[in-house]
This record gives sequence, C-alpha cells and structure tokens, in this order.
Amino acid sequence: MEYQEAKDKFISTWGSLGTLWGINKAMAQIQSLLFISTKPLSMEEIMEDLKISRGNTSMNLRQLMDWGIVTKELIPGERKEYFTTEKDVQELARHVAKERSRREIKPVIKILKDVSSIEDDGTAKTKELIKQTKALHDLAETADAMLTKIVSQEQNWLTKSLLKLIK
Amino acid sequence: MEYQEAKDKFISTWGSLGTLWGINKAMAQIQSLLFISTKPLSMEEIMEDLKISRGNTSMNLRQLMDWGIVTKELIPGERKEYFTTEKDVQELARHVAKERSRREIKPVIKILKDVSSIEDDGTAKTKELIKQTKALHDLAETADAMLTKIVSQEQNWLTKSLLKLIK
DNA sequence: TTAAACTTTCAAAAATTATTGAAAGTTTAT
DNA sequence: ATAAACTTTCAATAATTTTTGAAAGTTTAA
Repeated sequence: MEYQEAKDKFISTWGSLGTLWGINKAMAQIQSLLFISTKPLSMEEIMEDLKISRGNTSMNLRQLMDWGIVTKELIPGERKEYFTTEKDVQELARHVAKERSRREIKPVIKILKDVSSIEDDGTAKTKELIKQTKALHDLAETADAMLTKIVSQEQNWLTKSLLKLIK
Repeated sequence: MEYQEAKDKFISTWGSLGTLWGINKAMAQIQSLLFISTKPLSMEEIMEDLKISRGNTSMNLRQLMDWGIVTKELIPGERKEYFTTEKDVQELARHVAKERSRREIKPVIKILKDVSSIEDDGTAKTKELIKQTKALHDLAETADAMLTKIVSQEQNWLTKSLLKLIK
C-alpha cells in the first residue's frame, strides 16, 4: 500500500466512522484531511482534495470550528484563510468528549432527573418508571463525571489512568 | 408532570439520543418502552403504544435481539411472543459497549494499524500520515481496552472503578 | 469608491435512511 | 391436511439529511 491509497483509506474510514457517531461525512473527512496534512490547507485545497462543493466545505469547516477542533490560520501576506486541526490526539479526544458532554449528555441527564422526580402515585408502573429512570440517571452522571475528569486534566492523565485501571 | 407525560418524555428523549448515536429511533423507543414496562410486551402492544407499523416493530425487535439487549419471553399457553429488555443498567451498558467495540471500534483499529504500517518512503507527508494514524491507533486501542475491561467484569466494577477514579 | 478575491448563505436537488403494509412464511391446534 | 394465529420479508413510499451552486455578503488593495 502506498501513500495515496493509505491516505484515501484513512479518510474514508474516519468519514464513515463519523457518520456512525452522528457527525456527518464531510465534516469527518475534512478533519481527517487536516489531521494528516503537513501544513494548513485553504478551502480551495480541501474542496479539491475531497471533491466537495464550496458551500459544503464552508459549512462543515464552521462546524468543526464550533466543535473547537479546527482553527483558522492567517498566513501573512495571503488573502485566503487557511485551516488546521488539533494535531494532538489526547487534546482532540478531550475536545470531543467535552462537546459531547455539553451537547448530548448533560441535556439528557436533566430530563432523566425530571422524569425520575415525578410524584410516586403508588402504582406499579409509576414505581417502575421512577426506578428505571433513576438508575439510568445515575449511570449517565457517573459516565459524564468521568468525561469531565478526563477533560479537565493535563496532557497524559487519560492514558496513565486507563493503563493503571486495566492492569 | 404525571405518568403519561413523563413516560412520553422519557421515550422520546431516549429515542432522539439513539438517533444521535447511530441507533435508529424506533429501535431506541422500543427498548425504552420495554425498559420501563412492568411486564413483557407483545408486538401488538408495542406497535399500538408507539404507533409504528408491524414490519417496523418486527425488524427493530430483531435488531435489539441481535444487540443482545432484548429477549423473547415465551408465556405458557400463549401463542404470541412477548419481549423484555435487560433491566439492569450496568448489564445494559456492558452489552452496548461490547457490541460497539465489536462492530465499530475493532474494525477501525485494524484499518488504522494497516494504514500506519505503510512503508516510510522518507517524504514528510508519509511520515506525518504514519505518525498521526499511529497516535490514533494507540488511542483507540487504549479506549477499546477500557471497554473490554468494563465488559468482562462482574456487576459493580464499573461504578466502583469510576468513582474511585473521579475522587 | 471600485473591483477583485474571497467566504457565507440558503433554496433546490440528490442521496440516504426509515417506515409502511400487504404478501409470503411459519407454527400450532384440531 | 387445513386453517387460524401469528411473524417476517421486502418493494414502494415517505421522511430526513446532506450536498450543491449561484447569489449575496465581506474584506482588502489600489
């Protein structure tokens, strides 16, 4: 396998993984491309490499910036905007974890809390609803606390802790 | 908030969360319904409660069984099939983690390994591709090892370990 | 101020994914 | 063997999501 084949394979794999996780294909592919690029890329270069339209590139770059994993790089003397992604996988994982917590997990925890706090009218079905949503609430809180912890730590906490845990 | 409202809220929240995580709406809603039900439900009851078609119900129940989180319950004397889901959240989390590892993470790890193993031709771009995919490979392996560990342990390992970790 | 270089927006089109429902299939009781 | 009770399959349809591309918007240089 030589360079181009390996590169394509990486980008398409990462792209379809993104799809599976609620991140769209173009967004995942742009991030992948930047992740293995040796230099910042312009919109022009991205659209050309991935064969996607200007509009699509623009919108997805914006989303990636909202996620905090892609940043604009202004090159002195250049009119165009250039883009780079976070290159450190730990930092990348931390950003993604933080965003997923904020956008998805936290809101769900709130609803689980509300639902599990309804008044117990003594019926079996109400008791079951309360019991089960409470259990889910506790699980979600624990998982989220772990994410928060990972996110708040310095460089190598994640790897170190996990290795310790697995041993 | 009374029972019906709380129930609807729970099912629709869980349903949309599922969508966000690559599990379809009907599948997530059926699982939710079973999760808070006090007794096994027939296909008839599920379709009626969630207002989805027979075909849809049948297909999604099958998928839930493939995931290992829903099982058929044969009630003596009854012709119909009844369904229940795993009621223990820990066990549920373990099943889901195991399946996601097998279906999504493991295959990606394999590709990352292949891509990061291409021959180094000495160019900067090849070096970067190798370096970055190797880093991603290591991260994915660590994360997957954690999942595997969670999956392979007895009842309360998850909660206990995580609490310890967070303290 | 104008024009060139560039980016963003958004309505329409395309692609993908989920859902339906009726026909085919299966199982059980008689 | 037949029929009733039930489940599965799958082609057609519907719903949702993504992508396009051209017009509108913005910034900079002269």
